[in-house]
Amino acid sequence: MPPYDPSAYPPFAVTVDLVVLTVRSHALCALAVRRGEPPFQGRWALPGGFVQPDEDLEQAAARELAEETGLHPHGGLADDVPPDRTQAQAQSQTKSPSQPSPASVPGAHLEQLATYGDPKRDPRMRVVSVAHLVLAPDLPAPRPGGDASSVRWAPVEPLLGPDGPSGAAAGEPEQGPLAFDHARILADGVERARSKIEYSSLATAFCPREFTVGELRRVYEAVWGVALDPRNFHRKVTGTPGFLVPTGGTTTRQGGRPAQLFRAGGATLLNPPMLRPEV
Amino acid sequence: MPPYDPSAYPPFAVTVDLVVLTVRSHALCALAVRRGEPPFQGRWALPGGFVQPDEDLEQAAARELAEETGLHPHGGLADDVPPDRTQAQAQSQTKSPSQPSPASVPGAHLEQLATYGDPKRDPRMRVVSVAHLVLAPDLPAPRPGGDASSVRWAPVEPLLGPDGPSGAAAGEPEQGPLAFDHARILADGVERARSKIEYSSLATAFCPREFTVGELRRVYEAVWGVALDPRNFHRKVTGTPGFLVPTGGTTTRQGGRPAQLFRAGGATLLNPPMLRPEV
DNA sequence: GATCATAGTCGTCTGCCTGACGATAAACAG
DNA sequence: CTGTTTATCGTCAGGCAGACGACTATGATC
Repeated sequence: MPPYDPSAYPPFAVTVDLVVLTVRSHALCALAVRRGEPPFQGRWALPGGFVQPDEDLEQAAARELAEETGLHPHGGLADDVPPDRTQAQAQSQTKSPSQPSPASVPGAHLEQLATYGDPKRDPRMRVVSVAHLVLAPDLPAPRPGGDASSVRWAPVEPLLGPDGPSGAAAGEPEQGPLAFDHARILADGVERARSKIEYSSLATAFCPREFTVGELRRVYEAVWGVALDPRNFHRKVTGTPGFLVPTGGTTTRQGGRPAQLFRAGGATLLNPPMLRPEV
Repeated sequence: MPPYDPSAYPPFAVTVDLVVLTVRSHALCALAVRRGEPPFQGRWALPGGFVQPDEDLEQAAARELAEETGLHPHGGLADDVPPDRTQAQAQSQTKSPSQPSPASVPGAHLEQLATYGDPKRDPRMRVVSVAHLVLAPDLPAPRPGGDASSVRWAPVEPLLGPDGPSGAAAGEPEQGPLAFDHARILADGVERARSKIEYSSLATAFCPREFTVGELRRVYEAVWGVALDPRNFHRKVTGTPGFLVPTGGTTTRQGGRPAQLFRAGGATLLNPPMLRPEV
């Protein structure tokens, strides 16, 4: 480490950007805000903002999340599994609590994603952005808080396409791709989520506190974009110790035969992981 | 994103820290430098330094790596697998090239690990450090380059223990645990490496260009700290398409019967992953 | 109320993969 | 030549996943 003069280090701005994912009506959706000012005025972007001088990166992410969605982080820290395993394979039920520890928003999951620091990623100045990933259950409509002129849940598929968000209702102005390098960040976040639900129990973060096996299956189907066999899925999730705990109740909100209700169990890692079907 | 006054953002210093891992004499070792000045003067630390105003984060990491070890990054970009999968499970042979793309040092692997930004992590000023992970073959002794007063390969086990590095030769002054939050960063890097060799072919980054199945097995054994069955290991790695390509040559450098030499194949993800034995 | 459609849940069967471990092969040291 | 070391091939049993049949319990429809 170079000997350094505290007054001579190159100054950077540090921000947090959020990839907030949820599953609504069978589709994986991300929270997007419309930029009210240049650069990229009028374009959709990921929510985010500056890290304050006295706050940790994760605190900053939680604060921005609260500002955008009204979700308030509170307690309930959970051990994380080491980042970077697009697809890894669970070993034990609980691994060492390493990695920048994730915080817990009521029913949501927050973890650091990656950091983006291309010198030209923001035309105004040198900005290094620490992206965070949030997995949340289907929330009521986001309230445009803070400074975003509008906020929406956008299906990720069109957002990831090279042509920008095309999910706008007819007549709504189309804004082109996401601002800055946010398409890249979103893609990384989505890929992280897709791989992480394979070997962890994180898919439950997309579900309400009590949910059925079928609802959990629909989460997997939406995130992976595939159809899963209900019978094999049922066998798998109910047979993995610690994944689900029955609450005793049943529900019929999905129609058909009443289904058992479950809550997320204590296990964070799924030993034989869920297998994502080929292609 | 808050409307922001470019002259009023909170200023940060941004650094890169490196977790450089290798396998030497059956042990997983990390590169450590001794700090020549306060704070933590005389203590061991991870190599690192400031990101320059015009360079990307990965460039900065590669530059620091070159300064510390003489390894010069050059070409050969490889697709990465999404970070954050302490243990995930490989699906396809090649996934979408997402994530901050890793660069390739001759025979070494570089990827972003995580970012550490606790306001108090550096007593002097607000420093956000983007840690990177490097996996390298057993290198010749590191040459103390740059400004470190000394550099060494330290076995990670003692470094991770709560008592600091105790691998010092008898009589050598003991320096206590790693400086700053580097023990945490190292632990995260080691865990990342341990999990990543499960589902990717990255273990070959610890091997010379040509290696035997036995040498590769010893890498797994050193990184995981377990003994593996040579017969099952051989069946597994030779049976995974794209993992290893025979060069035709053989060697007897390990003693015993001559072993076939292999080079790393094109596959980056191992579909049925290598299984880390229980505990 | 009978019938249909929709979901949920339990089982069976087969193939693949892994862990355990026997056996053989090819070098080197004495 | 014998013992030691490492590599490599084979066998066998158990576990798990994919494919799919069958049955159950609701609400909707006629």
